[in-house]
Amino acid sequence: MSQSRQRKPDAHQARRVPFGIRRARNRPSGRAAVRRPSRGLIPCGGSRADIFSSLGSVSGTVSESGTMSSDVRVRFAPSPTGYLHIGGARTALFNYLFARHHRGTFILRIEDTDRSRFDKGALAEIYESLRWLGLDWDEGPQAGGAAGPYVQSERAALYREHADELLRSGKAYRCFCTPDRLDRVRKERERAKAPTAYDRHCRNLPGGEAEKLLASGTPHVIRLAIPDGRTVSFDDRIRGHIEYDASVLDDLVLLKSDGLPTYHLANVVDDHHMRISHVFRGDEWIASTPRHILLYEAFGWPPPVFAHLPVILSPDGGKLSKRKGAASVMDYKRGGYLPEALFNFLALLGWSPGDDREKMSRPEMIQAFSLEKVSPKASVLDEKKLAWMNGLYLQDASVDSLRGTVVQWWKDAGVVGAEAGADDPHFAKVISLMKDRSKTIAELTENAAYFFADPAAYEEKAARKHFKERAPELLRTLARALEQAPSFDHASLEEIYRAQAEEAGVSAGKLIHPTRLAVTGVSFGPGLFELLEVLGRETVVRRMHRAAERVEKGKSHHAE
RNA sequence: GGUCCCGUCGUCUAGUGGUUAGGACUCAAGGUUUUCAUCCUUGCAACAGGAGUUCGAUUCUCCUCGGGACUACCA
Repeated sequence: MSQSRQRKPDAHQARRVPFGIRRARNRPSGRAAVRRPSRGLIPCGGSRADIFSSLGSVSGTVSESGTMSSDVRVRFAPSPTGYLHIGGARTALFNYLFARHHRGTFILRIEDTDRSRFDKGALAEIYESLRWLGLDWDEGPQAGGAAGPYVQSERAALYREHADELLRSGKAYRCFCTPDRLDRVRKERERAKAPTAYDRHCRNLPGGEAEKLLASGTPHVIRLAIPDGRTVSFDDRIRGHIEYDASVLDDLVLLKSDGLPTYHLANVVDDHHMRISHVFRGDEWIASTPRHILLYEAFGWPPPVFAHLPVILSPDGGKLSKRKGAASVMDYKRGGYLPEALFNFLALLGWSPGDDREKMSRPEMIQAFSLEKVSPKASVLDEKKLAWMNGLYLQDASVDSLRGTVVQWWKDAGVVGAEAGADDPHFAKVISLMKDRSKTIAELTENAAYFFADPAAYEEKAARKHFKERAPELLRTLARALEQAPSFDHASLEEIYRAQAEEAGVSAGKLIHPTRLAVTGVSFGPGLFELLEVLGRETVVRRMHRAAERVEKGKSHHAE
């Protein structure tokens, strides 16, 4: 019995291993463990990497107090074809956490080799999203760095050189097949229910034919010649050993006929030259990884460590899409979530610190982050839980840190004028009153409307309960008392109400509820006396008289 | 069709051969509060199925089922 109680701390201790060592997942690999010194994971060599040699090789293990930087270099490599998807953001986040944990380098690289799908707005949104989440990159566009440029369209010559190199060594070949023929072959294979891989038609063109076609300017691509009779395997850091039979791999296109590289070539070349040590990317890349490994082999480069992250699903189990609600980082910003909360929530989607902690500061997450605790399983984004966590952050946030954002929301909602200043002390009071009882800034904005405009209607159910026929008289009596109150702070107001209640021989609630409804139109909200104080005497008295009139005119049961 | 990945409460997860399978969100009930929210207490709720290995499987192996990815001169 005591045995099992003691297991937990022990297990926890055992998890604190240097980053370069991990146990294997329980995949059908027959391998007991994947243990490699960190240094072996770092791609090195290759002429272009020489400029980095001054960095030398330092230990990848970071001591708790150490400030030593490591050889860990990771990158987030989005394609600027659309908004930054929340799943992509999570991938970026894990890269970031890993880099910071190991005091390594977090790189941003833009993969814009598909000219037809390039979208300038998308690129701007990616930067904005990353910055908003606080995922600052050490190298990349807008940040610079020795391995630049970090935009692939600016590196076209480099890819061509490397494609040529492979051509010369016979590891790649020119393919003159027309899209038409490719299509035809594929369809035939589909019909025959055979693998749809490219049939390698151009791999062994009869002598001289390739040269002839080339000389005549026939459009062509460059394909990697996948070797026969091989198995290709790699040890995915979160999935364990994965093995492919090379015969199922097709001769992938390296260089397109427009002279630009495909993802595969650009990715491998850049990861090598940028000395990327660990590649964390979405799991849709798993099937391409063996081809990438073969490409590294063809170049004679050691591959980086791979870890494929699971996807984030919508509550219905499908892909998260705009159609179903929020899918991009900016959607969540527009939804009124705090970046710190989203960061925390996203970190916990697919990763856990191994204990029960949920709300964690960024340094805590960085400290605790480890690949071993990353789950291979796709996860569903539960907005209810996100809202809960956001509420926690809203409570803990200072009014000062919130006021800029919140006041902007109010302006956008039209509840305050565009000329309003965020430093208005009145705004600060409203925020401090409302932030603890709101889950999002959107909700805070909605619930704070009565601070800026008299209620247009009274909550029906509450009106039936609190606006009985004696209400007008009651409200006017209270209004008079408030008019004469020597001071309009919440403590004095409470005294007045308690005294009035005692005088009338009723519970304070009998006065409080009608007052709240009269001044806000709703039956819930902050403590009444703090509320009245912030609203101010004039507003309160006016609204109470107004409510009294409305009750008399029988308009009180207008639904809101 | 082929190849690969994944499978613990509704959801996020802990768990690495022996646990009353733990926590969190949601939901429900109660308590605190002038209301709401917070907070506190309690409750509902899971190892996809089947074989095998083992004294013993949530945990290891295999199969089935279910979900997903890839199978572009897109990433």
